[in-house]
Amino acid sequence: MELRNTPPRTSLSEYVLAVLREKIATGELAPGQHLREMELAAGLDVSRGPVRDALALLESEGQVEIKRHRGAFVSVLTQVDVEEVHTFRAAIESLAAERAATRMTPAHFAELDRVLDAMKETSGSVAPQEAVRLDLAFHDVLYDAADHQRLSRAWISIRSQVFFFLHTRNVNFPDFPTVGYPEHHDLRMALAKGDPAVARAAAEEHLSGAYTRLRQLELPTESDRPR
Amino acid sequence: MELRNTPPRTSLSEYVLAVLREKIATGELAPGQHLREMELAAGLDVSRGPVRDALALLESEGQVEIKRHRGAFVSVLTQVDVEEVHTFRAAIESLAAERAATRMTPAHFAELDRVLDAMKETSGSVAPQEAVRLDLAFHDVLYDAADHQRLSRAWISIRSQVFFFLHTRNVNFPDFPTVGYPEHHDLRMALAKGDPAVARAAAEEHLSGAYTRLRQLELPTESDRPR
DNA sequence: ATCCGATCGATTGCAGACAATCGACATCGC
DNA sequence: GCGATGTCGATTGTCTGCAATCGATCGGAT
Repeated sequence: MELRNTPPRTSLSEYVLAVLREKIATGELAPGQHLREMELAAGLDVSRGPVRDALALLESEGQVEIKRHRGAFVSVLTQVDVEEVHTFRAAIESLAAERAATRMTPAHFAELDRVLDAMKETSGSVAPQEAVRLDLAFHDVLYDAADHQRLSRAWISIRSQVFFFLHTRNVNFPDFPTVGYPEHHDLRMALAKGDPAVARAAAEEHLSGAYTRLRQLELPTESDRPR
Repeated sequence: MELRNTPPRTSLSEYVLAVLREKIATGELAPGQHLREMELAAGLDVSRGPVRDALALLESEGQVEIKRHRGAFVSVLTQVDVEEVHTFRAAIESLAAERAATRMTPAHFAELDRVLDAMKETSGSVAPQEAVRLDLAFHDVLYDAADHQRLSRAWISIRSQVFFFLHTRNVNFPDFPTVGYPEHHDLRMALAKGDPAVARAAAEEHLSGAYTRLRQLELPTESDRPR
């Protein structure tokens, strides 16, 4: 029962949402775990209201499953989910790349290059978390440049799951830092051409590579899903 | 303060959500209108809680905009939104068609044909609402056959807006009933071929036609958006 | 007359209490 | 022994009250 050091410039719901997203993405809240509203509320020193709001949003993103009168459970992600997330992401990110190709501003390119430099420097030795953060930061810029609210929303809705998959993979196969830079660099150069078709193709290529690596993961099968 | 005739077999939140979706889609709640929690709660004879839940979800779908301490406002859809919804829908529905091509069951085809028959029969004279309902019902089957949770969620998140656009257009240009049947019939035949590439192409063709018709709509411009 | 600031009302954000519902366990009947 | 059934505890669904915050309005100064 201590004061939060961050005076809520933002609503408590968003605060709770951010914390839960983080804890689920890093696995601190394990898949299948039962999330009790009162426990969470007590732990974060808020009431159940904001916690409920956050959980409801997480459910709409598929991060948790809410069963009536039973509570929220962290979604158990299976090989099927890897495939779903990948195909879905390919669909929306192709479009994002297409649009970004003709909408990228100098500021966007500067930000991309900043991220790329960081990838290059940390190549070889970097905490998995940080590598994933850079990866996602790159794609965040892409969606921002696409200037498409619904696309951005869709990206946000799978972003944490992409984080989870990449993170899990990097922990098990720490080769990402070496392949991360060149692949993203290629995509950046394609975007610079300003041709939607070229950008789309590059995005599809990039995601295809990422998916190939992700398939190495050993995840629960569909039958392990809690009923 | 009278009893609801529907005993809540489902949670009140979902009940409120369904009602609000309907009222927004049909325009009973006008774009830009200020939605006060207490008013809605009183009107639906529930407390503010479920109303809050429903509004939060609608915001995540872009149906309403929530401003801190000011309340929820029905989103003002502009020409930009027509374009966003169209491009987004094209992205996800192409994927849905691709997947459905190899996953359609006899039951799915039967359902499609049922909808198509209804379209054929009502051709020429039918209430705009009903025409749109059939249109969406057709695509609902498509997403169901695609068997992809995240795709379905994405579809649901823009479904009401598609409804709104189609409905508005049909009221102004009542030619849909005549073009609706053949276009959907084409798509159905393409799906029957069982080839993902063919199905994707047909879906893109279909959506392209729909977008062309939608562009005739006169909608508010971006500058009319409430600040 | 216009611009700026303080006050006020309206509305939401959050908290806590009560009631409905679900699953688990024990008990009963076969 | 096994299955069905009733009861109970735990947890969420819903409701109401209070306080924080925002925008509007009014008043004053320039």
